[in-house]
Amino acid sequence: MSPTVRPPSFTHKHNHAACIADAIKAAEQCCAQNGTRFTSQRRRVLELIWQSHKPVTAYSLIKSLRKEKENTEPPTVYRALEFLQENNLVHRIESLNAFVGCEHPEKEHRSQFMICNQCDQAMELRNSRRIENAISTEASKLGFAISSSTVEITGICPSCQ
Amino acid sequence: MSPTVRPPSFTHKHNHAACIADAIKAAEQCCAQNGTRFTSQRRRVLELIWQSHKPVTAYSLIKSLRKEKENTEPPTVYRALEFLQENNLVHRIESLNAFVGCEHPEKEHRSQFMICNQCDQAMELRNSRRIENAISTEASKLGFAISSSTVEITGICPSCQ
DNA sequence: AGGGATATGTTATATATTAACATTTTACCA
DNA sequence: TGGTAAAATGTTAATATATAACATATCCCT
Ligand SMILES: [Zn+2]
Ligand SMILES: [Zn+2]
Ligand SMILES: [Zn+2]
Ligand SMILES: [Zn+2]
Repeated sequence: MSPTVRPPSFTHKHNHAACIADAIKAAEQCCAQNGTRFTSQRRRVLELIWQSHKPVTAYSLIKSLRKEKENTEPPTVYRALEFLQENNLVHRIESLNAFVGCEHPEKEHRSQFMICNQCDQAMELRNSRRIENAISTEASKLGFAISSSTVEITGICPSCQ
Repeated sequence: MSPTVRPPSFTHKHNHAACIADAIKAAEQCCAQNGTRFTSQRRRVLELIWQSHKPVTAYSLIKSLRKEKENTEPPTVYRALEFLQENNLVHRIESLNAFVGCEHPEKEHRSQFMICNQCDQAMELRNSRRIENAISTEASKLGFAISSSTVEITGICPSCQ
């Protein structure tokens, strides 16, 4: 069964509770399939990341967690983030030193982001073969063998214009 | 007069002294044209960045400068880097928190980098209209107004294969 | 239940960046 | 040519981001 079709994340008014619920359910499924453990800490960090579509820094996660449990130290969050990244559940936004939930975590994939300077939301492109092909073509012209890519576009999103 | 045609920077053996000399000369011209001051500190930082095609961190620059002058503090380097960035003489590699000399500083431009995991060199693509067009097309399809872009590809460069 | 692998706790440190204010140097003009 | 405002640099301190190293707890399998 394919996931519910939902408006793109830049649509400011949408049923965001459904975004969160879907993300958590998808994470459970991914981890079950990968044979990795979706512990309560990892779940909590993922939930916090999904509170919005704005990338959040590791330290803002630490602050949030400290409201629930004092003495939350950096490694707690960084380990959870490492796990979530390895399991394709979150992406790191390099230009912000921040993290955002993956909007289609079904399998490993390259990602491209559009990040709004106004509302701070990051939208992950779905199936942007156009950009991936352009990069692949350019790389093969040069004889460069790609292993990963970072594509982060900033500007103003449609809802903010 | 157009600049000398030189092998791409990933070619491991090339006359790198010429890279440095060209970069400094271009910087002088850019600053003269912009009416900005290419002071000795800024020149020294740019020279250090151009010691190789590997992006260098701010702290490695501080360490280098301290060999020449003790008490070199972070703001010294960060200010020079800020100036060099504003004048399109260096680029920041977001995924590395590091800086690399711009290979075609003639005018403001978007940049795309291929970064080798083996030799650590970063090559700036010249005139990659293909990638820029793909990004522009994708953005306009979504109604997103671009203000800047970060494209950083990692992998293995031709010389390292 | 035993024992290795995995996850978490804890302390400390490394790395990266910026704020704020003091002093010096430069460019420009009266 | 001296005066002066802007720009650049010096200096101290704080903040932000990330990892190392080792201890303890928990889980999974037999
Ligand atoms: Zn949502
Ligand atoms: Zn927006
Ligand atoms: Zn060179
Ligand atoms: Zn290489």
